[in-house]
Amino acid sequence: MEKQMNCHNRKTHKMDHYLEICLLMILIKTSSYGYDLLTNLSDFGFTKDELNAGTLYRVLRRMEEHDLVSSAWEASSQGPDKRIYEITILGKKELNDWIHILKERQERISFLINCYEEVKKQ
Amino acid sequence: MEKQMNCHNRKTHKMDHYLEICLLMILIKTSSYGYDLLTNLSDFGFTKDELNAGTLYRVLRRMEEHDLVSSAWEASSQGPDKRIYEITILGKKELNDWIHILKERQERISFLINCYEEVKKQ
DNA sequence: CCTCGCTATGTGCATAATGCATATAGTATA
DNA sequence: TATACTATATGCATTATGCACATAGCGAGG
Repeated sequence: MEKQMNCHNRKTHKMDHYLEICLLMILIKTSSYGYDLLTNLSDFGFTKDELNAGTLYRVLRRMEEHDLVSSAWEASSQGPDKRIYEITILGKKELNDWIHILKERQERISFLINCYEEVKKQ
Repeated sequence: MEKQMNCHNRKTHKMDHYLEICLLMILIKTSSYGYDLLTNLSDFGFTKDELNAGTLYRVLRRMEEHDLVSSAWEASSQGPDKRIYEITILGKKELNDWIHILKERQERISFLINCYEEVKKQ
């Protein structure tokens, strides 16, 4: 019973660095901050329960460590200050590299799906 | 320098449970064993350095724990015995579920790539 | 004034998937 | 008897991610 539940939960949309890639994609268009990015991510298929604020903030910090983004505090008249993230040159290069990986992922997935359709025919 | 190297290495094709899905796909066609599956996986885009035998065997055992496959030893006249894996009913159901996830992954990837092309235009 | 809710960022701990190195062992062949 | 190939497996570390919780500013309403 419990095993079944776990089995079901294990089927996620998880793809290596997917969140990071989405963030780079948003940030290449415009600079933004964590709390705002949380809402923008729904465009990329993130449901509310799929997205965790803690994870998001940690991913952003990791990206900054790797010099993919840079951040600066922005004072706010109403509410707490915001850490604004801006994509770097390296970040743009990184996104470009990821796009190539994504295209290969896409081919692999297509191959799998076609394979499955073939099997189903018989 | 070292950081750069890590950065580059992090860009993998890794997708959650991709190996498991490929194995289910092979095994739904025909039963097989670890060492043989190692070679068959090249069809699914696994390069030699991308595929690790230890990982493969461990994934197979995990799949058996979850009742997605069942195994039986087959004596060999030449070379060591083989553990033959066969897909189960639950395994077939699992593969079917994964296919749905893959289709959603595909849509998400397409969305990202289109997004990127749009940005590039400007 | 004080609490509640929203905005905003962050940490601690655990788990799950995977990689790398290594161990073990049977068989064939040179 | 040494080497190469077949075949399966474990130990340890790393990495990504999830869940729960902590912190703190600010505004509205009682």
